Amino acid sequence: MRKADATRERLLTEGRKLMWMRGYGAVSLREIATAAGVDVALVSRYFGGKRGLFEATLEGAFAQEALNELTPDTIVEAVVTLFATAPRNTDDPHVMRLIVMNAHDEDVGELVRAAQAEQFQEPLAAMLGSAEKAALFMAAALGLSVAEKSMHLSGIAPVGTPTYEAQVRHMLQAALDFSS
Amino acid sequence: MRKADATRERLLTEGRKLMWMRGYGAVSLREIATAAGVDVALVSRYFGGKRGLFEATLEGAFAQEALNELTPDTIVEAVVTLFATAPRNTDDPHVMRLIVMNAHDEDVGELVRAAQAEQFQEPLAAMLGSAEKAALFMAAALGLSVAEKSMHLSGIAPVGTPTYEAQVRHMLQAALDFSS
DNA sequence: CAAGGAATTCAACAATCGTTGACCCAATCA
DNA sequence: TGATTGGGTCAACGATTGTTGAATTCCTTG
Repeated sequence: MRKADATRERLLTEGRKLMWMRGYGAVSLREIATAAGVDVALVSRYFGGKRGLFEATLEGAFAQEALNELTPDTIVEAVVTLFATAPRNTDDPHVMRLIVMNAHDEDVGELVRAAQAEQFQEPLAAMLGSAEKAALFMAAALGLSVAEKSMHLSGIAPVGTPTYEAQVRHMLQAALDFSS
Repeated sequence: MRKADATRERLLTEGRKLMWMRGYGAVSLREIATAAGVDVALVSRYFGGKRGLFEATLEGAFAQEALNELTPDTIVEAVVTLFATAPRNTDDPHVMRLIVMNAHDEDVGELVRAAQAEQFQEPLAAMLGSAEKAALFMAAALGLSVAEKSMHLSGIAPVGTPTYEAQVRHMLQAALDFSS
């Protein structure tokens, strides 16, 4: 029974990596199973199916505990750091990619949006004292995620440069400065 | 030969509607053909395949002629209007949805990003006199598109309200105010 | 060693996908 | 009228997908 938990974990890790970064619909169970070094059948056996595996990857996806330690004064720099480091490391599943790739999926989009709202948007709104500011902050972060690839290939503000960080900081701060 | 052009047009219209709004991978050729009232085989016949049909929908997707009539002073309000009207009408294909749904697709993502860069980003950069401002402007617009559904279902600034328009205007203006 | 249960693999399934070539219908032209 | 061509349908293909139940290996226990 101990061995089963280990492979269950491997499937979860590989599934998160592949599904978050390339999209739920674009990844097959056989691909995930191969990456985990086991047979396809184990996915349905342990998680009840493809959707079940994806749903399992959403547990604690937004690392709420880390979010709780932030304040309105430190959140901008925290997200700037998040953007400056993780996004280009495709082996490290990035929560912004999760949303960009799957928030509008026909099968699991609703799960993603619900997780985002509960795990991120609501705590952020409470911290900022404004649901609108939280929504705008999220929109700014998401927009930068979506546009990142285009900005990178067109040679504009490639990720990792000070210019890019300045842009991210500017847009995030603008969201917080919004007053209805 | 004239009749063929008419059905070709119908396939193009229905294909754009479905593929733009629901995503390239989520829509089948049979679905598009049924919506157009013809057989599936005609897609491969007229467009050389699924990818060919999608590529055909990208021609003039960004309505450059309308873009050329805008100025740095009017573009914000133009995009605000675009956001306030079209996005919720699923029958009317929206260019922001095209990007959000397909810019990261494994099969056609590169086509979408290339079309966006050539048809929108570059003219916009020329108009604004800054590639960085254009990229940020695009990021702000995209972020609002991605976040829209989440904002709507969480009851925050539903589309069509003055509050939502104020948010859109604020984020777009912030992108233009960026100075490196 | 033998037995039994857990862990995993294997083989096959039904469904769906894009694509292709043969076939059919209607309009045109000699 | 009869032949021809463009426009369209039909049926089938190979490939891939998620899922399932039986078979098999592995490991622990008696």
